[in-house]
Amino acid sequence: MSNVRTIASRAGVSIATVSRSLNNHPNVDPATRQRVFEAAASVGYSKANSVRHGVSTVIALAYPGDVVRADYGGFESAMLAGILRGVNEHRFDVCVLSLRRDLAPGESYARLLDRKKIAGVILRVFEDNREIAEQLAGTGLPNIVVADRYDAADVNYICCESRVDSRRAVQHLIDLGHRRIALGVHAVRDTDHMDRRNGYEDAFRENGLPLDPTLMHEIVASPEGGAGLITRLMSSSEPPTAIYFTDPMATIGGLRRCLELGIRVPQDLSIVGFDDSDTRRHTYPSFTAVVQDAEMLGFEAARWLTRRLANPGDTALQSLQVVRQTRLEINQTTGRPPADPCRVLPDGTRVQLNSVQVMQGK
Amino acid sequence: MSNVRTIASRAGVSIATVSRSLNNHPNVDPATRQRVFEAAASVGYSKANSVRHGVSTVIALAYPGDVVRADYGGFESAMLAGILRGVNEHRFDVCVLSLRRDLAPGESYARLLDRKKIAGVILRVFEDNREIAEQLAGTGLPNIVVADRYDAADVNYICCESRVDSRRAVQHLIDLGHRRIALGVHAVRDTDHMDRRNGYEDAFRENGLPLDPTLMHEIVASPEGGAGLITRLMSSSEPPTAIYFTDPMATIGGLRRCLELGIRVPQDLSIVGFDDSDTRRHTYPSFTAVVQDAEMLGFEAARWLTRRLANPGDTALQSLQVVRQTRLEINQTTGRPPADPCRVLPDGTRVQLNSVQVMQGK
DNA sequence: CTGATACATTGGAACTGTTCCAACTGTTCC
DNA sequence: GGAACAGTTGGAACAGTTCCAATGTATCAG
Repeated sequence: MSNVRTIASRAGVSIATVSRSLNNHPNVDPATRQRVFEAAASVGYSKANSVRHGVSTVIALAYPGDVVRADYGGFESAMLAGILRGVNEHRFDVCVLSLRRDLAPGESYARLLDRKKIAGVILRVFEDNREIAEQLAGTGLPNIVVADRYDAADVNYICCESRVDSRRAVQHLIDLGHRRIALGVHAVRDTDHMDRRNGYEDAFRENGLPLDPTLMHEIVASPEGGAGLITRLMSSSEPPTAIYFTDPMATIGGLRRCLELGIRVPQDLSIVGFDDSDTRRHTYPSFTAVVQDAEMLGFEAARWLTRRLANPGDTALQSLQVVRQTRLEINQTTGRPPADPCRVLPDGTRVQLNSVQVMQGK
Repeated sequence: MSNVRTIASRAGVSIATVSRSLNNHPNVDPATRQRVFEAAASVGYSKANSVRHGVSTVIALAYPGDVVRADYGGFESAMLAGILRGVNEHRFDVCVLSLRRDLAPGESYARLLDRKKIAGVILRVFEDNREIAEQLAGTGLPNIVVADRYDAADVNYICCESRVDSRRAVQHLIDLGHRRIALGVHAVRDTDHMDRRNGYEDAFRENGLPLDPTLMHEIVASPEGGAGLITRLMSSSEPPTAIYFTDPMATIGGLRRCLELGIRVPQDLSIVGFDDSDTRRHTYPSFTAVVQDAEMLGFEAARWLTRRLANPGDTALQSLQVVRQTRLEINQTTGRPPADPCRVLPDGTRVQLNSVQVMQGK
């Protein structure tokens, strides 16, 4: 089998140098380290699986760069809760890692994770880090991407498809009579972003309605982003009668701004939001939402990964590519468009659109 | 030094048996395992610090039983974000553990953590698990409790004191003219619970006001708990004019129920809530709150623990007992008591208290 | 009661990865 | 030119895990 002695003879160095190289110690010549890395890769060496040294029962939740900042929307914490539940079956532990922080020069991600004795990894990647998943896919380290999807056949993933329900959400608004329907889409270029934008456009296309670029806005996925868009759109000369926010926090901020400005929801403006957990039930009114179950995504990813690690021979567990569906939940923020649409200025002043009548807001 | 050979000769068994015992393998006689545990304890054995086998750079965030369920209030996820930031200085990793899940019969918590090669631990304990912290304090395993405090001198902790600000919050209500001030306190018997209850009682005592048991309620720390208390109190024959919720989620639920029932906040009812992160700014209106910075608690705990591990000789880092203060933030949910107090029935019907006049809610 | 069988428990030995320490190399400085 | 030094490397010692064979114990059929 492959061990440090094998690698040493292949690379033409001592076992001490192999150990130092693999553990990222100082005082190893970079060229030597490179030779060791190559020798280790050529024999498929894995420390975490080293039989004689305690097989690792730790999986990682790995973020490319800085680990989760404040997680207002609750996606990360709901997913983590799911992961922690999913590892119980085979009693694995979960380690939260930042890949970029500890990557040594010339080191591959697989080697970094092996150095930390991680048996498998749940990857949380973003638009500019998709190559991490593709790089790991080629190695022997079991891994799965959560909440993103890939065309490559060798990348494992579990995600939610939100295009269909985004289309349904907008169709729901069209059915209620809305025509001026705005989009507030989060400005992260991932599959989620594209799904929701595409779903919005699908609904317009299917109903023969023209897309209006002045109604489609990229915003920061935060309460401030949602609030800002409400203020901007509702004070414009031709405000929308409905809006679809593709992010929970933007939805909360938008709804809150409506209450501040005296915009009645849904009498003056209908809102469809997005939810990763239970946020929609904590606002007043409860918001109609496209709902994604982040806890389930984490749970299924962790259960598959740990089952695969516990049953290395089971071919049925070799790969996983799962696309779950979101669901559309109709709550209290969607209704018929107003008979007498109005603008609402940033100070709360209502401007009737079909007359010169002006009255003080709320 | 202490190693498996030392333990083996002390316990009168082979090194193989020592290894099996310490790693919780099956097929070891319980009595033998017990002898090994005792021998290991008597020589102060630690695998995580075993020099010849790679010093561990993993700390654990340990929960006594099931790890965090859904973390709506955001305390756990804010704290975790702080921990992940706090370990960066010395490049430690964080593993999330459930202590009870993996504890073998007869095994101590220190041994369990050592078996998992955990160098230090941040403990999240609850009312019925305080003995875990006390047990760990006596061992060589560096540890710190977050968000709870102890009289014992050998327990490290970092927490927030909320009694003073709870008193201030109620004083703020009294200053505004309120006298019938209700308390909705979460039903977990920890120091937080006692702090907030005591602060409430302090304010009453200092102002010579009698405590009214019918206004003091233990509730579940959830939106439903808060909503239920609003419904119950506001429909009673003598409703309060203000209420202090000691938990973020109860506050959100209570505020939401007020909007549902047409209870105007703060015109009909003043609300002081509690916040662990930024929740108070996401509701409408923003709620006045006693604020605790969970992210900071996690950050400081992790930074101290990893500094201590990185500098074993530094006596200044040997122990830490820190009590931070919450702060009182006045926002939009507190005002003068209503001139014409009213009851609001569960269906939203308003009942004027000083007359027989009845009108439909909202 | 006896022998066969299965099972649990244990120790010796082999094995794996890490680190200490000494040696070697090339460079700098006097 | 030689001493001092830093960087790099290998041999050997070491620590912890597991394989495998041996031993002890319980069960059960005859």
